[in-house]
Amino acid sequence: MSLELTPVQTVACCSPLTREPLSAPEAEGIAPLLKALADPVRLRLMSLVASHEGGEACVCDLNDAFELSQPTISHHLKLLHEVGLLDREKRGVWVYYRARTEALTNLAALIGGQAK
Amino acid sequence: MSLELTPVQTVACCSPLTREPLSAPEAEGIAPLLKALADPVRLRLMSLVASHEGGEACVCDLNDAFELSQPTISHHLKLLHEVGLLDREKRGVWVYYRARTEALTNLAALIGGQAK
DNA sequence: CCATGACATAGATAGGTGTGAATATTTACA
DNA sequence: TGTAAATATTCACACCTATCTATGTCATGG
Repeated sequence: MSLELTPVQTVACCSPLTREPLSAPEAEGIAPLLKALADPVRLRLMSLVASHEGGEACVCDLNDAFELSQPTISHHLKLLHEVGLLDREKRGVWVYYRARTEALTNLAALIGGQAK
Repeated sequence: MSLELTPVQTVACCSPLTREPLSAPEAEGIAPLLKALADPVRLRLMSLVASHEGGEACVCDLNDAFELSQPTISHHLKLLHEVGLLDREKRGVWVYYRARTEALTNLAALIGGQAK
């Protein structure tokens, strides 16, 4: 087991941006999360998965929503999975991605949160 | 007056990510905002400015917080200003940046918001 | 009017990123 | 076993970006 934290694990432990200056290590832990979201395709992917019924969607559904090659979608999904924004589950031939809503909630609290 | 909206103007008009799928134009409007935040230096700059007394800070203060050249900091500040996250005001020789907290609030609502 | 200090801009460069084509892997099923 | 379908991986490439150095602009004080 590694001591490395995924960005999603890092984000939960900081007071909001506007409360006190973010330390350099904190900032470097959080930036990858924002980077993962900071792409139109990945934003839509997150939104598609999160708003999909059951909170999950299979790759086949997602591919159809874009005019991009299947490997490109797969690449973006992998990125979102690696930072901890999407969970992955293989069921038969299909792979289902599920949004980690508590990760989004934590991130939102960090960006716009008022309280400690 | 242009019809182009800054990312900050775009973000205020969408329901949360998890509520319904983001449209492609919406996603392309919002991504630049996240991109602007998705850098450790800019995250710390935003945090420094937002948490500074009076909600503003002059560039001289900010430069000292990093081991980066002054032009590099200036570059990052410009980026944050262009997307609408920072306001800029010149007073004498000094330039003061001020965080647009309502922009952060809107962005947070979009990412982690539960309600419409 | 000139020198100095605060900040911005321009140009250059190394490294990162989004994309597609080709290919591999894995599962289901005949 | 072998074929087809769903998804991932590899490789290559054009474009973007974070940074620095050098230089420019602008306001202040002598």
